[in-house]
Amino acid sequence: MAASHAPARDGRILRAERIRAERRKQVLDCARRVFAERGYHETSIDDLIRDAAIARGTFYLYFPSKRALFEELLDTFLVELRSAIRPIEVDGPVPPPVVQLQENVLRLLASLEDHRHMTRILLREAAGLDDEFDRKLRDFYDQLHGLIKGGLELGISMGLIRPCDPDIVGRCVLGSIREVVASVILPPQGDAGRLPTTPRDVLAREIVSYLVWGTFRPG
Amino acid sequence: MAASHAPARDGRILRAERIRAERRKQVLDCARRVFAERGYHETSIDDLIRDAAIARGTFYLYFPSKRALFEELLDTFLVELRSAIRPIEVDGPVPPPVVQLQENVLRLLASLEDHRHMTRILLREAAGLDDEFDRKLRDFYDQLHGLIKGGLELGISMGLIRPCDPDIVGRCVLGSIREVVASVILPPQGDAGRLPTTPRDVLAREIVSYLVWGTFRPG
Amino acid sequence: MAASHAPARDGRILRAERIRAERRKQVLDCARRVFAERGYHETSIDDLIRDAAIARGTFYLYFPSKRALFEELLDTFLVELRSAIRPIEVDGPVPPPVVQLQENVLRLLASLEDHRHMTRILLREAAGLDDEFDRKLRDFYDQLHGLIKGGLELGISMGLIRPCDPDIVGRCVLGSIREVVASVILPPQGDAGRLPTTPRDVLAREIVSYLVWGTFRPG
Amino acid sequence: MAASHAPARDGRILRAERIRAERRKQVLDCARRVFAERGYHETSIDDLIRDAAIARGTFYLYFPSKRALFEELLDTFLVELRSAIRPIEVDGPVPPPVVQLQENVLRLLASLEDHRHMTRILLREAAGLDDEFDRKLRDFYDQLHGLIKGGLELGISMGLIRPCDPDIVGRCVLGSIREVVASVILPPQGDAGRLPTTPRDVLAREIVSYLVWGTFRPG
DNA sequence: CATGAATGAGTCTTCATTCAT
DNA sequence: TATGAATGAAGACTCATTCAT
Repeated sequence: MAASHAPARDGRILRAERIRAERRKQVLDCARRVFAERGYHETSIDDLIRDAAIARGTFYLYFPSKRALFEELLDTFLVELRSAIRPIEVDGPVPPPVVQLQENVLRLLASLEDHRHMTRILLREAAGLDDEFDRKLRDFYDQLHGLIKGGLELGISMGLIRPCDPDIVGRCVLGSIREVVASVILPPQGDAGRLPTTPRDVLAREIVSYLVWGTFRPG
Repeated sequence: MAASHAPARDGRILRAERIRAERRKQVLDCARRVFAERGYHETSIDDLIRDAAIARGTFYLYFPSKRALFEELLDTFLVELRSAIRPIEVDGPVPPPVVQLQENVLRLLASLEDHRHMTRILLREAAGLDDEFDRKLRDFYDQLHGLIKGGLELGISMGLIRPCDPDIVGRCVLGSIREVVASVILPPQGDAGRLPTTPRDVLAREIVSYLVWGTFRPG
Repeated sequence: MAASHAPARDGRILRAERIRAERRKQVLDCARRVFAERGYHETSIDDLIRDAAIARGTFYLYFPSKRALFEELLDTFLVELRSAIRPIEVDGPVPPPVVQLQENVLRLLASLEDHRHMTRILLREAAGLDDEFDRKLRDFYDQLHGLIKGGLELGISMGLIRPCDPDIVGRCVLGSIREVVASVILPPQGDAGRLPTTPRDVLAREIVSYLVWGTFRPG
Repeated sequence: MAASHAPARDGRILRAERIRAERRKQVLDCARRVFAERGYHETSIDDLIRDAAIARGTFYLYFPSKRALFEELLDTFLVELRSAIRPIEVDGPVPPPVVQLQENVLRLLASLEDHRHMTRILLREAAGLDDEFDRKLRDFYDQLHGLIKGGLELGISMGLIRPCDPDIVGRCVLGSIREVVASVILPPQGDAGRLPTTPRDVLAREIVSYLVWGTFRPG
C-alpha cells in the first residue's frame, strides 16, 4: 500500500529537485552578471538577492556563502574553458599543427564569448580575490602555459619551431591571446567593446598569424 | 618689522614643507609595499598606519582617503612607466627599429623591476578596484597599445612589417610583454618568481625575437 | 443516513486523534532529549525536526512555537515532580516524620532519574530562559519551599524540630537536595556523573541524615 | 631636547591610559547590569551599547567580542569570590572551626551582595552559556565543593564531624548556601527579594546552625 | 495532513573617516 | 601638527516562522 504511493512520491521529489536546480541556476545566472558588473569584492549579498529577486535567507538556502557561490561559478567556467583546448597532435591523420592551433584559438574564443560574464570576471579579477581563488586562477593559467610550452618544445624538436626559450615564448603566446580577448570582452565603460564587430575567425586568424610569423616582413 | 622676519619665516615655512614632503614620501613608500603584499582591498588603514608608524589622524592629514593615496601611487608609477617608452623613430641618425624596440623593452623591464611593488599591484589588480582606477589602467594600456599600433602602421607602410591588422597584432604585442613580466614579478606563493634568475637582457631578447619572428622556423 | 455513519466517523476521528497524539508524543520525546543535550537556546528548530524526522511545517502543525513545545515539556515534568512529593502527616497511623521525609526524597530521586533529560534541563537552565519560564521555575521551587517550610513549622510547634527560621532553613533543605541531584545528573563533560554508582537509597539516607542531624558529632 | 618633552608625553600617555581604563570600567559596569537583567543570550551588542551610550565601533575598541567581555566579567568575579573563602585551620591560635566557618559564610554573603549583578548572573546562568563558561562555573563549584569536602574529612578524622559521606554531604552544604543566596538575590520579578531585610549576619548564623546541627531537636 | 521552500528581522563584526585634545 | 578615541554605515550570516503545493 505504501508502495502504491512510491511512484507519485518519487515523481514529486524528482520534480522538486528539478525546480530546485532551476532556481539555483537562476541565482547563479544573476550572480554571474552582477559579479561581472561590479566585481567580486564590490558585490554584496544584498546586490545578489536584489538582482535575483529572492530573500536573504533564500540565498543561504542554496549557497552556504557568497564565496562558495563564486567558487562554483569559477570552477564551472574553468572546466568549460579547459574543455575548449586540446593538445596539438602530430601523429596520425590529423590536420597540420597550425590548423590545430587555430582551431584551439577559435574554440577558446567561442567559449569565452559564450560566457562573456565569466570571461569579464576572469580578466577583471586577475588576483587579489582570495588566496584560494588566486591559486585556482594561477593553476589554470599555468596549465595553459604548460600546454603551450609542451607544444613549442615538441615543435622545436621536430624542427617546426625556431629555437627559442619555450618558457618565455610560451608566456608570450599566452599573453597575446589573453590581451586580445580582454580588449574584445572588457567593455570600456558600458561600451560594446573596442573590436566589437571583428568576427571571431578574423581574430583567430590574426592571432595565429602573429604567433607563427611574428610581425616582420621577410624579403 | 614684518619684512625683517619674512626671510626667516620663509625659511621656516620652506623647511616645514620639506619635512612635510618627506613624511608624505615615507608614508607612500610604506603604502606601496603594503598594497603590494596584501592587495588594495585587503589593505586597511590600520595596516597602512601601523607599517608607517603614524597615527590614524596623521594619515588623513596627508591624504584625504585611502583611495586618494592609492591613486597618487598609481599615477606616479604610470608616469614613470610611460617615460620608459619612446616612440620608434625612423628619420635621422637613429638605430634600426628593431634595436629601438629592444631598447624600449629593456627600459620597460628595468623600470618595472625598479618598482617591483607597484608592478605587482598593477598586475594583481588588473581591474575591479574602482571605476576610476579601471579607467586609468585602461587608458594606460590603451596608450601603450596606441604607440605599438602606430609603430606597426608605420612599419607596414614602410614595408618592414608584414601586412596585418595593427589593432589586433598591437594587442598581441602588448599582451606578450605583459604576460612575461607577470610571470617574472608575481611570485607563485611566496616564491621568488618563476623565472627569477633569467637576466633582463635575455628576457628582452626572447621577447623581441618573438615579436619580430614569431615562432615558426622558416626553411 | 448521517446517523448510520456517525459511529464509523467517530471511530475514524478517534483513531486520527490517537495517531495525532502519538506523533505529538514522539516529537516531545525527541525534543526532550535534544534540549537536554544542547540546551534550550542552542537548540534550533532544525535540530528538533532532524531528530524527530519530520518536516519543518509538520512541527508547526503540532506546536505553535519552539517556546510552546518547551513549555509543555516543562509543565508536564513539573506536574510529575510535584506528584512525587507528599506533605508529611502526623495524625493517624502514619510512619514517623523522618521516614516520611526519607520516602519523599526517595520518590523525588526516583522521579528525577526516570526523567533524566528533563532533570538535566531543569538544572542547566536555572533561569534566563524567558520571563515566563523563570516564573514557572521559581513558582515550582517556591512550592517545594512552602511544603518544607510548613513541615518545619509544624515540627517546631511539636517540639520535633529545633527552633529556627523555617524560611531560611527551608531554603537550605531545598538547596541540599538540589545540589546533590545536580552532581549526580549533570555529567562533568561527557562523563557519566560524579557519583554514578551511588545507589539511590544511599543518597537519600545521606541527605536525610544531613537534613536531620547536620554535620556535628555530639558527645 | 626630545628628552625635555618626555615627561609631558609620559604624563599625557598615562592620563590617556587612565581615561581608557575608566571607560572600560564604565562599559563593564553597564554590561554587568544589562547581563544581570536580561541574561547573557538575550543581551545583544545593541543592548550593551545603548546602555553604555557608546557607538557600535567603540564597543569593539575595548572588547574583541561580547563573549570576551562576559568572560572578563565572570573571571574577575570568580577571583573575587574565591578570595572570600579561606580554608578552615585547626592548628595554632585560631578561632574554633565553627566560627571560621561562619566567618567564611559571612564574607561570602558580603561579597555576593557587593556584586549583586554578577551574583544574579552566576545563579541565572547555571549552565548552557558556552562550553568554556560552563566549564569555568563547574570548576568554581568543584573548588568550593573540594574545600568543603576537605574540611569535612578533616573534621571526621578529628572526631568533630559525625561519620558521613563527605562527598554527598559536601554537596548538601554547598547547595544550602547556594539556595539561600539565590532566594535573597534573585528577585521575584522586580521585587527586592524574598528575604530582603534579613540581615546578613542572621542569614549566616541560620545557615551555619543548620549545617552544624541540622533540623532535629534532640532531647 | 504533510511538506520544505521562502521569508526577513535580527545578530555579530569590520573599517574608513571624523574630531576633540 | 599629531594623536587616537569615537563613530556608524554596511557587511555576512542565522533562524523562528509562514504558506503554497
